[in-house]
Amino acid sequence: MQHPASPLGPEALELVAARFRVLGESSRLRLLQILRAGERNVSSLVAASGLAQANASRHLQTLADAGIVGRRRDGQSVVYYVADPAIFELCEHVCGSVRRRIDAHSRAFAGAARPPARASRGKARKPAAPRGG
Amino acid sequence: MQHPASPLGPEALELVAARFRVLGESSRLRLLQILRAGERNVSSLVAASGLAQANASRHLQTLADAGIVGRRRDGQSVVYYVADPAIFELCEHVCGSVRRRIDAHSRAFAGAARPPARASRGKARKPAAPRGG
DNA sequence: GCGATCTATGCCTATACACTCATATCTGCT
DNA sequence: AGCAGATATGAGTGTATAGGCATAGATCGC
Repeated sequence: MQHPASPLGPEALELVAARFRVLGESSRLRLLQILRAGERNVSSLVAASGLAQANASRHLQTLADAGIVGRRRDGQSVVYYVADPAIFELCEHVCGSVRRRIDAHSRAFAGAARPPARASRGKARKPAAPRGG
Repeated sequence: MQHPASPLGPEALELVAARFRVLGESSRLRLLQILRAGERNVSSLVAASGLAQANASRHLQTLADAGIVGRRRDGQSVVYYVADPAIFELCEHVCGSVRRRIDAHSRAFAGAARPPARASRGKARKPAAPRGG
């Protein structure tokens, strides 16, 4: 990832992977989506996201540790805000890929009952496909 | 993620998150990095990546399910290739974020012994900081 | 068909982590 | 200080999945 001329070393790759993992959780994406419209304190985020307070707090911690959001005290509350807006470009990029992919599937089976991919977290691997007859 | 006007629903967010998760594994990034230089069969990928054959096969499966790589039989071998080159833009984008972040840390503590962030997979949370003293 | 080679997969263990509850910490108010 | 509201965190549970081993499945050459 980078110019073909200078491939990243294992450590750098792990850092990149770690950043992807931070975004690989819909709850965190949801929080980011909410924060995109403007900064908010935790209670407000909890209300808007439907997450439990403890859970939201941890996700916000993760996002903050990654430098994606920032925090600021405001009296009793803590206000979170997007610190790295470049994240949204990333998300839109991925959105595009996902859309393209879904589109391809739609074209292939117009509405057939088939899971889109195995990459989701569900444990739906392959049921038990006996390939050879 | 997307125009502020039309936020993604929970299901769409999960799809996006799933795609991020696929990239959130350094082994898979490594495979992609290798494939970037050109298509390769599994044995070659195994040799180049240092992964175990079974492991590499699974990662390739995951990448293929996500539509990021494609496969093609070539005699006894199976050749994998990058099917969605847009992935590399993504990776470079993230690379940039990571670099900026590391840079910020470097500026803050010029070489101090401190983990960069908690977003990595290590279980290094906070050692045991007694806050109120 | 039989063996050799390449790839995929079933099973297992270990680990990461999301989520919950209960509680600690922090801040402001009286 | 004592109380209340807001946020963070310790501990426990459940689940997803990476990685390893053994082996099944596929393909080629004989």
